[in-house]
Amino acid sequence: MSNSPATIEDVARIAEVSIATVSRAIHLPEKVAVSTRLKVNQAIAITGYTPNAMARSLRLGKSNMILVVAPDIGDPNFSSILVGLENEARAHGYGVLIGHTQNDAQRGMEYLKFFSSNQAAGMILFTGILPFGHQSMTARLPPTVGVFEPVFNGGIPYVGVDDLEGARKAVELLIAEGHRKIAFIGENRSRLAYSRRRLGCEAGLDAAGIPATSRIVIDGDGTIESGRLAVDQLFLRDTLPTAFMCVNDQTAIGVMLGLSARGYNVPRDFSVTGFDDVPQASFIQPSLTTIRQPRGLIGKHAMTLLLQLLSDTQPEETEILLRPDLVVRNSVGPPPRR
Amino acid sequence: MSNSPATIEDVARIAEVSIATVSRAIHLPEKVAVSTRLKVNQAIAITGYTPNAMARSLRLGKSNMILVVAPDIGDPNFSSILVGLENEARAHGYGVLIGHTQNDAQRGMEYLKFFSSNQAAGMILFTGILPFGHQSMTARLPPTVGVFEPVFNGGIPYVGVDDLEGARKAVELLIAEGHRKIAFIGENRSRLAYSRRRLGCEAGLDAAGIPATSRIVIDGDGTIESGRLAVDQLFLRDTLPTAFMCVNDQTAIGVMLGLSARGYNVPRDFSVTGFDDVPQASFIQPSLTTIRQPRGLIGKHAMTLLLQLLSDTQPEETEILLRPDLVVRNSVGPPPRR
DNA sequence: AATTTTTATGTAAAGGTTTACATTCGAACA
DNA sequence: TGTTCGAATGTAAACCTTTACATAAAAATT
Repeated sequence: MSNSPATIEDVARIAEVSIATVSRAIHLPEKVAVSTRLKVNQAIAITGYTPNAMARSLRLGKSNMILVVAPDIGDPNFSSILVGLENEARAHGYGVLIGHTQNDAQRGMEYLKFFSSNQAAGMILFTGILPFGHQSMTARLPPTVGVFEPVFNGGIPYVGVDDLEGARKAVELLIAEGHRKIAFIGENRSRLAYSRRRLGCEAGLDAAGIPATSRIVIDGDGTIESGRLAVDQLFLRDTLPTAFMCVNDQTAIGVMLGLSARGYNVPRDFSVTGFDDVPQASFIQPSLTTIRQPRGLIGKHAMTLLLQLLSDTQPEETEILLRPDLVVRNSVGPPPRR
Repeated sequence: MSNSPATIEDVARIAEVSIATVSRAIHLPEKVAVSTRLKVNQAIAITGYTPNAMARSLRLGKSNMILVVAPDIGDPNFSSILVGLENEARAHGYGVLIGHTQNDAQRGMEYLKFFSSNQAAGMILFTGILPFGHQSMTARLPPTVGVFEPVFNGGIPYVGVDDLEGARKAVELLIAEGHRKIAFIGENRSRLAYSRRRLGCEAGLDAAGIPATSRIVIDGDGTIESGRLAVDQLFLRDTLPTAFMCVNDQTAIGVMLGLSARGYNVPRDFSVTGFDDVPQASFIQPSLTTIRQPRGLIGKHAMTLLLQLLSDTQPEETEILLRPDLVVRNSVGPPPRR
């Protein structure tokens, strides 16, 4: 055994064939005689040969790696979507790499180079915005699928949950419990998913005939902190809601912490709903009533879509919306009698 | 602008020099005449040329990518360590890729191929065990540094927190509050970090002269569920502890949920400490007294160590232990008078 | 038996770099 | 003026694959 990794040439020498035959024995086994195939396989076993992926993609002009670009690896939604992506990619002979951008356009640009070097064949975007600053590069965008959050620049296929329907389910629960004064926490115009949730909320309120005058909307950015802040902001007003419909679970957790800090009890004094069903949602006290994202499925579908794109099959759908489910826990009750 | 990415040849043609000169203008600018350098730079700007990383590492026999291997991307400790790793790598011209193994040896093996193909130069292991099943490959292990948890196979440099000292600080706080009957939750022989924390706990109890007879140890695997289970297990015994020293924050959260489910109040009825200071620790009610991991620093030091390994500098240290800090919050109080 | 078809294998080029070595040219030296 | 030296640049090989094309051998056809 030499110290540097075995090449196809080492295999060829031991198997006493040409390197072309070795390559064929690997990639088109039916084109090579059974006896030769055997010799080659033995030689491969002896040398411990694994093809050099770089030389391969240099020659082929493409790789079998998919880059998953995430601004924040710590997002509690990320890991289980990733698992869905990975399983599907694997089943089709692709590997998955993760690029972490920390919302830094510079860093995003670096990952873009992956595609001109064929280090990656396609990209999954776990973020509502393109990770590279200038649009100028957009023309040369590699095959891309957005996931979890619709991508702002139009035209990029997207797989996620039906935000409208999910939000509607949440607000309908609150209405059914008797709430009439419902605050929507986490409005954000630069996040398409959040806008849609807002719309779903409005639709539910409209359908119940709840007048626009009794609606409250507070801005936010989806962080725990923004939920806390929203509570502070609301307590400066003259009228308080009886329920908080939050744009995501993080915000809802912030709201509950804010209420708890003020000495209120959820769900006795106020009801709270979230969106996403992150792992924390079931652990926090009280456990959070929320809308479940089918994260594994989202990953699976997104990868399927991307692989279609890669094989030049024009996919029929450009946006796949999965069904969100309401998860009833303990953060919602009837409004207090005042 | 052509549709396929510009190569060094395109640049050479426009600058009216040879490709060798272009390459030198990029990598050894002082070896090329100022006027030529200028022409080359212009040509690069015109074509938008970026070197093909695959061809480059094929030729050089090495890449400037570091692979970070993690069994579980969702680990709340992971993302901030990663940021430390990334920043340091970046400052030295290296990029970072993340490989997700899901504790699957097969998958780990796949990432191992990265090194024989020079797709990555070195590896950071965010796990106490080598990600590949058989030891047979160990001989050819790429430059590797373990992080957060010591690697089981000896000889792999490691950067983490001083578990012994951290555990000792936690147990000393409990003792200072008056606790004498302290249970250690999460003993686990296959996790080196956990074993060390256990030892630190023992050391603290020994130093305080607390007899071995009043010590309780419960096994666990560091999950929330294992914390819950430990509580159930303890309540079957005849004597209960007054304090739970948990091997990590997840376990501590599980313990608090278990106690809360039984109607007990923390810290009035029982005290609880964690280890790691994950983000959740400050949000849970009551907020968790724990030991802080300097995660950013750990990442930074680990990458420094790896880069030393890569430049053939034999690093002096093979294990860097950082100082853990006690973070006092609300989950610890004096034991109840019975 | 001579010809054609099929099957199995080999030869060599290409993909985009880097770099040892060769070449050219002007400056400095005798 | 002829020689030597150094600087700047160019030529071509190497890194490891895959694959079009060529060749050789075997099988099928006449």
